[in-house]
Amino acid sequence: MDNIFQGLNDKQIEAVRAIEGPVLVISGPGSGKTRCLTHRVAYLISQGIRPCEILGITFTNKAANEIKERVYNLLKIENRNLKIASATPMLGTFHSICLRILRREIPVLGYGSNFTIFDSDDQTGVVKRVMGDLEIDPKKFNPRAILAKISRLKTNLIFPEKFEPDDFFSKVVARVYGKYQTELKKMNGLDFDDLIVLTVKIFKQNPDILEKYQNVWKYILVDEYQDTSHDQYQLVTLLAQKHKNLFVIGDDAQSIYMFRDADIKNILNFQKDYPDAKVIFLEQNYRSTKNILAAAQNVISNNQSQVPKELWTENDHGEKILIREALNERDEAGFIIETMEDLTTQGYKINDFAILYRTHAQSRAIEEALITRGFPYQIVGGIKFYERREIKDMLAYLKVVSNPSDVVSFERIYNLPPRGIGSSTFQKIVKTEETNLISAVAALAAEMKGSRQGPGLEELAKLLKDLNSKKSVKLTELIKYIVRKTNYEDYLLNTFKKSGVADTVQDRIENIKELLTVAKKHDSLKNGDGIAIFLEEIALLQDADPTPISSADRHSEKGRGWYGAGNLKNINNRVVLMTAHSSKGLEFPIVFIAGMEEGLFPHSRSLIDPKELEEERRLCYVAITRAKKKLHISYAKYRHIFGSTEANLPSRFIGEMPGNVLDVRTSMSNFYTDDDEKIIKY
DNA sequence: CTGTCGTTTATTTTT
DNA sequence: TAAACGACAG
Repeated sequence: MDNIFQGLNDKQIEAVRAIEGPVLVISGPGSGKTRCLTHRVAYLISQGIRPCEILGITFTNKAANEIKERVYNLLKIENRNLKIASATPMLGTFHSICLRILRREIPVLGYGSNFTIFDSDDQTGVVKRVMGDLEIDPKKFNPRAILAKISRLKTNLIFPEKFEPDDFFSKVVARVYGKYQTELKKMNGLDFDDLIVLTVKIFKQNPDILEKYQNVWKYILVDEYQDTSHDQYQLVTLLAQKHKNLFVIGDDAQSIYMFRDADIKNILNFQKDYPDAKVIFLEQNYRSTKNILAAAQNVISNNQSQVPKELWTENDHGEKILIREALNERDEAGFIIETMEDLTTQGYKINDFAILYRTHAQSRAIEEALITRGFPYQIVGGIKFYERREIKDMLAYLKVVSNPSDVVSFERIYNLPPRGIGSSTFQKIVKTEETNLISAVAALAAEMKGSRQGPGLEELAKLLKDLNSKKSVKLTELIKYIVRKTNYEDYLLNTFKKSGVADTVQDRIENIKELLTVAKKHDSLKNGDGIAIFLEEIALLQDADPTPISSADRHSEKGRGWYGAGNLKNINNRVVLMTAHSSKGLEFPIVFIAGMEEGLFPHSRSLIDPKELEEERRLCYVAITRAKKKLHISYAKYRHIFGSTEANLPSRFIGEMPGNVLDVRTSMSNFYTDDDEKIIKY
């Protein structure tokens, strides 16, 4: 028992012990938020609450896994006899928890329990097809914009029948939205939003079902509450309604996903929702030096709307923050690497460094410099493993096998590799499917019987039939079979041999091997269960990572490759590069923030709207507070952007840091080249 | 149906 | 800059 409170400060202990009733914890960066959460779960269990009565909700799988692991560690210390397997708390993401509920309850909405999850590419595919059917010109109305609006409506629980469009664009959206939703349902597919929204819908329409879950989860914890959207807020509210043992933790100052519909009001209004809520502030920072913390506070104090709080730390003042003006992005990269080399001789290790930037595009110049200098690095984020073409191709085949109604996946594979089937034939198949209410695969078979067809169609039908009959073989065998039967490697060779710019064919084959490694876990499952579970896992695990490759490895290959979204556990002896967004929740001894320019950070698109500007400032706050020991901020006077060179002023955020933590150096390093000289003369 | 060529358009993104 | 998409000729 004593162990549970060991190493916690008074406020943290208060938060851990407040078992009954609603609790709001505002936790500043580096104030031990995860610690607080995990100790609370352990404490609940030590007080005799059954683990299965506890529901912990996070936003990322990473966070969920970390909490899980740490809770188990604590519990082992607390109670060696606890049989964890027999009773574990439910810890997961919003999406994974809803998925579980839906697998059981979704039939009340008329969907089948074996629904598949559509990722954003799939969604765009559906929207485009719907727009085609409705004869809406995709040039006049950007499908992605329409999809974004649909997603926004869904998140706010505005269903197609309830949506009252007021302007011209909304009227178009309304038409697409309704049909989009019907199409999804016809394919027995749910998009990411549906996972949450439909769960809420079921709960609202079926009080008995809701009550069942209310009685299961009597103690609810929500992490990163400032990032919840309206539907997530509704879900939490409904579940907590009966027992009101709701513990939410977050930091309004770190809300950076407003653009994705996170609603900061959820955390700001918590006390209005629950007037008897206990409110606890975690203001002691254990992470950063006084200088770093002061800079962060000064920047964020320029925001109008925020919960007032006073962060403090017992840590040293540390060194002053270094601000560096570079000539251009190459010079900036040179400065970063020069500094890192310098710090390495002072005993810092390569994995002590993180380079943060506002946009992915900025990684390029830095990567090039890192490669030249032989610095191993890893980019976190970017294109995700499961969004890669070759992976999506394989998954599309599996999806068609698993759900023959999945027209979107069928669309991807019907002519892949090219087998002489064109879009008109595809359209015909879809028509047959729609009029006869049969699956795409069945429609294909019907199409065959019709008029004389090319050999391609027959080949495809045979392939799908083959695959279907192999449903119950080991998953890895099935994938290998697909690769073999489609001559996929030849296809890759034919398609990519000339473009040296994209991933090499070898890379892509490696990626498929990586996929096989992941699939292997499910080999033991029988009767095609492996496919469904595998696809589900992938749908909810968008950030999975192939084996990281160092820049040294990469150096030997030509062209730009792509280096996997990050599983930070795998990072050793690498500098990590990532966007400020991806850095949330992480910490590093040395942090570089590159591209601190007006128009880039804050981003030009945010300058018109004060709300968006405040979000940029919070993002800057997040970036600054990642640093433990040293922070380096740089900006470039000139930057190549979309092909042309632009001159930018230093970011206003730099001006918002007080003079006493700054140490500005403006001398140019010796990294600029002839090209740069030309720019100087300009 | 397929490949090529010009046009267009560029944030951030836990799932 | 470069990648993604649509138009069009073969």
